[in-house]
Amino acid sequence: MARPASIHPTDFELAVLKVLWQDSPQTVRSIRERLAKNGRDNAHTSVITMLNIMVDKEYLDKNKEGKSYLFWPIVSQNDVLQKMLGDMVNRAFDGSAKSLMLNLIDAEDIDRAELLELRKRINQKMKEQKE
Amino acid sequence: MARPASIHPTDFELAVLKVLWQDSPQTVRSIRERLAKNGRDNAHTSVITMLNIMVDKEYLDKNKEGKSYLFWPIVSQNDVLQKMLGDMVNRAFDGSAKSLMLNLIDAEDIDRAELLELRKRINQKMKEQKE
DNA sequence: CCCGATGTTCTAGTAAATTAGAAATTGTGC
DNA sequence: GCACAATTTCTAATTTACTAGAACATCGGG
Repeated sequence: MARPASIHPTDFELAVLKVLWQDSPQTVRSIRERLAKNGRDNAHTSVITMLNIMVDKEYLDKNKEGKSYLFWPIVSQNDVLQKMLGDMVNRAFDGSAKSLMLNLIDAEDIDRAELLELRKRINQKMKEQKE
Repeated sequence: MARPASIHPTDFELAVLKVLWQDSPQTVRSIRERLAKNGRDNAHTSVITMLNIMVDKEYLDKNKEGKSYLFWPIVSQNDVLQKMLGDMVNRAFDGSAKSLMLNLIDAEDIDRAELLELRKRINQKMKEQKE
């Protein structure tokens, strides 16, 4: 019993993944620096610990290069975000992607160009459904 | 240091809130029954513990009625979902509600009627922006 | 008035998530 | 080959989230 492990990357893990999706493989040192730039200023050893946990969870893989390790993601950004979103739709919006989006359209700042892009994609999807 | 408290309702807390948003106030007994129907079959005392934690966190309030307590939410469904979404947009999609939605349109099943509704709301929002 | 059913409070334990120091390891320049 | 600088491993502590039993309180009926 007790709290079950999260089925998604945690906050910290997502922050690491974002760094590595942008550029990989990277050393601990370099990952740490980038995390610091994003406001996560951890000790070197803390970062190593987290990275190794992420290797265990099969979010990352690593390989020794000289005396240090290089890390890279083995999950795609798209897969992870899609799963996080799908889970959110189910948990918070009872499975309705539509109601999540309506909520978002109302609440968030979205400029004209972006709205046009969204509309375009919706039209496209409607076309696909006809076939 | 160590893990910070979640800024949003946890999974369990959201499940409780959903029960109470649907109908409130409710007794522990009745909340417990509804949670069980949703696949969360906890001991009566576990439910009480969680409810009291949620009162501490100011998600709920309670009042004694006879020998038992009645609980009800003091946060609105809209506020909570909006905040959860906003946080997701920031954490996972670098602040772009658009890219979250594009992702969703591609990945999730959305039927024709829903797509029409979304398009309508987008048009409406574009109109508002002009003014 | 006391017994039983129902309800709450108190206490406590576990696993996940996060943090990081001390100790051990290892490559490199001299 | 040895100092030393960089790096990793090992260990452990802390907080949140979750779970629930044992003990205590309380209301209604006989």
